[in-house]
Amino acid sequence: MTSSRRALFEIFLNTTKPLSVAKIILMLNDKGILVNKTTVYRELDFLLHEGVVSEVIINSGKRYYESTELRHHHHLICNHCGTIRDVVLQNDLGNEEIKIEKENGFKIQNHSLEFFGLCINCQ
Amino acid sequence: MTSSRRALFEIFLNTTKPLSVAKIILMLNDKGILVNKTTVYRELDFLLHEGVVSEVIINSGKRYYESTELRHHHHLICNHCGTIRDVVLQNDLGNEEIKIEKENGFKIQNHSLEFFGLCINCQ
DNA sequence: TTGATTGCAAAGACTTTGCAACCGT
DNA sequence: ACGGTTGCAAAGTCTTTGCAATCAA
Repeated sequence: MTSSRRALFEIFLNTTKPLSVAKIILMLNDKGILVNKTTVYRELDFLLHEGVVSEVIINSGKRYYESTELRHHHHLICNHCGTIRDVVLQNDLGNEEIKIEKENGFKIQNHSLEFFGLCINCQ
Repeated sequence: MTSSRRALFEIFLNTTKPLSVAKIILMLNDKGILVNKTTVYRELDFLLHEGVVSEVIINSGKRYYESTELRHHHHLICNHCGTIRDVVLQNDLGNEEIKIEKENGFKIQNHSLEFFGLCINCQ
């Protein structure tokens, strides 16, 4: 457990927003921790495999990371200012998934759902 | 309307699967049309803005393109072999979207939903 | 001491851009 | 002839890899 790993952990514990690699590096720098981007990529790999963080890929294929500790949720992404906000579905596609599994013989392991549109400030 | 554009149109008319740029180039080559990848990127840009195709971004940020003529649908993506299959939801999140708009003051314009898991062959 | 972790530089995959040549109308 | 379209090479962005140096336990 090195200092960068500890710091990364902390960041994910205290942030609910999906973070890009560039943003993570900035946040580490703000904490006085100077890390190479390679290290961040490797740490993220590690945390992904450990199941500590999950990858979210939004519009145009940009990758973001967020803690898996967060309640299962989806994202509202503003097409204008790019802000990402969490949203929790009442009935999280459970019924749909059962139906899909039956009808397609496909075993669903997870899903990704994002809503795009205009946030309250950009409408 | 040049021959490459015509050929690209045809490809999207006759394919229901999301296609990667590399795959599109191969398909064009099979038709005897040799195009530079730059041209394909530019044509896709054009078709995106015309609303003829839409971009789908799946696992790991890879970009795929498909005709917008297809009925609104989502994708089943096999975590093992990578195969992508279309799926249509009975009630396409309409109710959820209304609820989200009310509760968050967010104006939804579109959404993207993919299910990841194991296809019938890979289970 | 030992294996895991790090930085750096280089390589890779994919996408975009500048520019001169080319094509369709 | 004209504007849009093309190919090529180069540049850009983001991510991964090899290797030697370093660190934590």
